[in-house]
Amino acid sequence: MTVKRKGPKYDKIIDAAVSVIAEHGYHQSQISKIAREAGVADGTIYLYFKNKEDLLISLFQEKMGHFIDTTKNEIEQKHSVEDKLLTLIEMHFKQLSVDHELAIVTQLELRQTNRALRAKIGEVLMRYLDLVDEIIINGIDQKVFHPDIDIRIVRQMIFGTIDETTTSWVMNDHRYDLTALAQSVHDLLINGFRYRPS
Amino acid sequence: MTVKRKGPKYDKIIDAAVSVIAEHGYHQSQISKIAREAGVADGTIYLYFKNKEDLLISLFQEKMGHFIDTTKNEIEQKHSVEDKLLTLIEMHFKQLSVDHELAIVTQLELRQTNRALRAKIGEVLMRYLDLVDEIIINGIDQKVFHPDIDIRIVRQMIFGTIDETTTSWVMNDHRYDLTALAQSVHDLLINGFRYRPS
Amino acid sequence: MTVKRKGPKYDKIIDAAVSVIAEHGYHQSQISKIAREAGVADGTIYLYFKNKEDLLISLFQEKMGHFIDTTKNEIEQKHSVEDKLLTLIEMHFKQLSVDHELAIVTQLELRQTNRALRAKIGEVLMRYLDLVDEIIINGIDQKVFHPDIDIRIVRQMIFGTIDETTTSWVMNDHRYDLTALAQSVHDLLINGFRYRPS
Amino acid sequence: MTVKRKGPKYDKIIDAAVSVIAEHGYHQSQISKIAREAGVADGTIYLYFKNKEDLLISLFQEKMGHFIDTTKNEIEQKHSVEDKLLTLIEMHFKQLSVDHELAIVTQLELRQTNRALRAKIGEVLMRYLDLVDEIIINGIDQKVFHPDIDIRIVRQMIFGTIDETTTSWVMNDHRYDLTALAQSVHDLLINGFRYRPS
DNA sequence: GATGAATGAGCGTTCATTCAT
DNA sequence: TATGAATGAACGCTCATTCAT
Repeated sequence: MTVKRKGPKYDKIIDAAVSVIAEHGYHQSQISKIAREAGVADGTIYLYFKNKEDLLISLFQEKMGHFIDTTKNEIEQKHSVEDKLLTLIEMHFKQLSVDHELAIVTQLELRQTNRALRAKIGEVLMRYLDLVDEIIINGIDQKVFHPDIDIRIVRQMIFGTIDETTTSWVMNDHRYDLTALAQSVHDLLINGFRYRPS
Repeated sequence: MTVKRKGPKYDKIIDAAVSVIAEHGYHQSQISKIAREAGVADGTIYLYFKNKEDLLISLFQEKMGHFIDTTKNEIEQKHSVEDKLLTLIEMHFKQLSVDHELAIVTQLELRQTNRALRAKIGEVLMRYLDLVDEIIINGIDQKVFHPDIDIRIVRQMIFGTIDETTTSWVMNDHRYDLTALAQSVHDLLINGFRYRPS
Repeated sequence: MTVKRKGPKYDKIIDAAVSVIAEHGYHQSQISKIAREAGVADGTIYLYFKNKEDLLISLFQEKMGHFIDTTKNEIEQKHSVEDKLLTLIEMHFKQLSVDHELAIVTQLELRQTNRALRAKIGEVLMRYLDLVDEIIINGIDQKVFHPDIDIRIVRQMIFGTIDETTTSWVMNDHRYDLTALAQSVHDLLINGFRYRPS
Repeated sequence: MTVKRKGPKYDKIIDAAVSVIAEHGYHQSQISKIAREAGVADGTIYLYFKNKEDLLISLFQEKMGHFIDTTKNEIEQKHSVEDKLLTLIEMHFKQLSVDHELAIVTQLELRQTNRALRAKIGEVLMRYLDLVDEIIINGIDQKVFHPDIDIRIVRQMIFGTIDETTTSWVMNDHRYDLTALAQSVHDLLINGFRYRPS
């Protein structure tokens, strides 16, 4: 029996899952708890998702899919590579800043999953990393970035820095303004932290 | 009832845990499997560790403790800040390159744990981050690093980049030589990826 | 709320149940699967049957009722007791031979049901056993069967033999011609298997 | 992880399963109920059996294995084929008469199982049917049974009759003495019910 | 009449931990 | 010290049945 992948309850269940996982942690987020939060019966979840893993994957796909689409859109509005990179960072920080629950779920909780689930999550992330790669290649072409840089390493540097910055912010209970750091992160990535007295 | 924190079996159990987790994954690493690998009875593990979480924390403390001590030692041998940073990166890559099992466990498997465990892991990491901070401050003092940089961000940039680079390498089944990347990573961190034609 | 016990959908649902049970087995024959096969909605089944058990009982009553009526009719055409018994066996074998699905359902699948259901099935079978009893009494009266035989045991012998023969045939995937065995079964029942050289 | 297939608890659990199934029926015999009856924890059952199906198969193998061995032994004591057949019937009736619970379980409850389980049960029964075949062949050789009989049909006649007789006795709540019927069943099988006035 | 989305009770199995030996 | 048999709480998932439309 196949499952319905849309309808108001589909979204309601995914949002409930985000809330429950953010509040109780991944391992304390039983189907019954999510169902209760969504205001549906346990069995109803199985009308929309094949199983619990499918729900979590769908959650990530829906939320990150939207996240990536929005980011991509904004980046395309910018013309200079520097603006594009700044926008990538800003959008990342902004979108997680306005949704603390989602930030907790993506930065902390969804990482404690088994290999199979993480593989699926990796597939979704691929699209994000492609976005990063595009900017890097663009930067090289426009002679803004050094022609000899290793794209893979630069990608890991950009993503690793953004991700670590975000995770630290989440682990510090979102105590400071994450978006305010975007410009600094951007400048450090592009210029490094070497002192170059003029 | 307190537990013994040393003796030959203490180490044997920790090493068995690393092996089992690397091979079977965190969620398939039951106490009984670890005990069998270590050549002891299930109950014996509880003579040396308070519970499973304590075993995992101890594992991380022992392995990372040694990892950090060695790194610290090497860094102290270096005089220039640039050499210190390069050494930090090199040691990180080198130590995980020679122990694939440990790399899998620290980069992938031990991250799928609950909040409490990750908090403890964070405490151990603190010592590592202090090491990073020391280098940064040193760099600023010696006017090698820009005086206005935000130490916290730079720390997250360094750690985030190294960590992401290592994780990617592990997820690609250690297919390439990680240590060969140290110099590039180091240069990119310090100089950024901007093109500066002379 | 009472249910309708007739209409085209009533028969359609029963036939669908036979098909589904024969193909997927009793425990894999969910109401939704039967409804799909019958081309009706799940809820529609409950307009014609009180519940799943009622559907199964009705199935047995309809199919076996017809089975018994036909058998009874044929037997009445015969005059000698020996012919009547032979006809009973032949009709049993013939009717299940032409409907493999029904054979599977009555010989194998419908037996894996709970006590309550089997009690109901037993009631239907009663009419069949009465038919057998009639032949036996007839045989005794006509001095064809021994006057001292225990009717109950002979009935169980006749039914047990026919039933076991049929079940074996079904379990062997209807690989041989069941009807061809009727005469032998008949002779063995009446004469036993003792060797009586003349 | 493999399971222990013996020890006092192994037998205790099997006996508890027989009791619970006899009393509550197959579908109402949850593992927790069987464990409670056996005086062990639910998890203990899984130290001795792979899963619930394995427990039921083991139950059948243990009980029927013993049943068949005993029957075989007794038959070998007899010399004439007629005595052997009578002994087969007597032993069947006697062994189920002294253990009403086992009779209920084998005649009624264990038949409501899925195909996989019944296949395993069939394998055990094979040994019993081999015993029957042996007697039949012996009877033909010794010219006690008619040389032209179809062994397969006779086997089904013998087993079908014994089985149906026993099942009827169980369904009538063991209200009469089953063993008293052995001689009649035996005579009817061998001689049939035809009247042969001398 | 007919639909089919929604319900929610029920259960086999795992595994960290204990404790008698 | 060391053992390993025994424990029992916890949970994802199924499916017969209902009822608003």
